[in-house]
Formats: sequence, structure tokens, C-alpha cells
Amino acid sequence: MVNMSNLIKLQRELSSKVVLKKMRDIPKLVAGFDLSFPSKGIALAVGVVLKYPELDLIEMKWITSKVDIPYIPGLLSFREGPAIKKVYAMLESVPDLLFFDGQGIAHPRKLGLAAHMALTFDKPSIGVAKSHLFGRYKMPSEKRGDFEYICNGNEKIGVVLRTKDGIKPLFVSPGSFVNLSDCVEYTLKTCNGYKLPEPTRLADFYSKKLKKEV
DNA sequence: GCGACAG
DNA sequence: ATCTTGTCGC
Repeated sequence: MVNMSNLIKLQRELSSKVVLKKMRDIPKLVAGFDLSFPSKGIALAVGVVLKYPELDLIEMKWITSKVDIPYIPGLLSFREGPAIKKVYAMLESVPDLLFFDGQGIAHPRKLGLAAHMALTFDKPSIGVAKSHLFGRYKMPSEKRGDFEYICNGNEKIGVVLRTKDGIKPLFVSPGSFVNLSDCVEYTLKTCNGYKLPEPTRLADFYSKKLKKEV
């Protein structure tokens, strides 16, 4: 049983702690996280760490965990957050930038999964979602690198970014401790010929692969 | 009331 | 996310 109003109240309090600013240093290590669900009520979380800008995989950890909260649009971090915290704790290396499958501040209360996790780990993060949740936008041109802003009124809260020619664009937004230009720059620089940034693409690959073996 | 709705 | 075969396009 979930008390939605309490979770929403918590999001409003936490979102005030989000800070948008340019990253001070170029990251040396970037991480990506993703989940799969082997069976109802069980989540399999994967965390990967890659060297930047080489994008060589240097570490991969995974864990299974019970999930109590169902998927509710706007409350994704409460469902996936617990499992992500467990894999994050298993990492031996210390990443400088985190990528998540979901929104950053392009969220009704400015606290999508990436924003929530950035505050939880006190680490810069970028939210890379495959579909839209919140904010108005126009479709960017078909060319890789082109983007349009996602807006909430006059505020720019993210970008719809084309990471591959003619392929459906990604909805990218800041978690915390990064700004919009960091999001565009690091998302494009970690996309190696594929639509998704390597961190989340590899985490997604392993979570689906392990799901079949567990 | 109606439409939208990350994974 | 997950359930699932073939199929259209570069």
C-alpha cells in the first residue's frame, strides 16, 4: 500500500535541494544504472562504471531486491531507488557522473529519478528517458546532435536530443550538480554509434542478460 | 470531466 | 517494465 501524498510531499521538500550548475571538472569515470524485473515483486539492478572519455567498461555489479511500490508515473524513484542504492553501494570505483533511465528535473515536482538519485549520492547526474513525462517541447530535426528545449512555462528544464540520425530522440534533463549544456555534451559524448549513452546501454544490456540467467 | 502518464 | 514473431528499412 502506498501513501502517494506523503511521497509527493517528500519530493517537494527534496526538489528544493537540486542545484543546477556546470560541472567543475571533466569526469574520469561515468556510471550507468538500469533495472529489469525477473518476476513480479523482484527487481534486478545493474550498475556499470566506464572510463571517460574512452568509455571502456571497468566494472559491473548487480543485485536482486524486493520491490514494494508499483509503478506510478511521477513516483518512479521510490520504486527503483532502493535497488539502485544497493548496487551503488557495491561499486568499488567512485564515478564522477551518473546516468539514469528516466527524467531528471523534467518532472512535475522537479524530482525525477536522476534528480532524486543525485541528491541521494551527492553526485552529478543526468536523466536520459526514452519517452516524455513532463514539459512542452517541439521535435528536433532528424540530425544527430540537434535538440529542442523542454519547457515548463519560460523555464528550460531539459532537452529533446537526437543522438542518432533519424532515430527517435531522447528526453534528457539534469539530475543535480550539472546544467543543461553538460547534459547535451556528456550525453552526446557517451553515445558511441548507438541511440543510448554507453553507461545506460550497457546497464540495460546486462540487466536483461542476467534476468534470463537468474 | 478529459487527456497525459519516466520505467 | 513485460508479454512476443515477423518484418520493414538501411
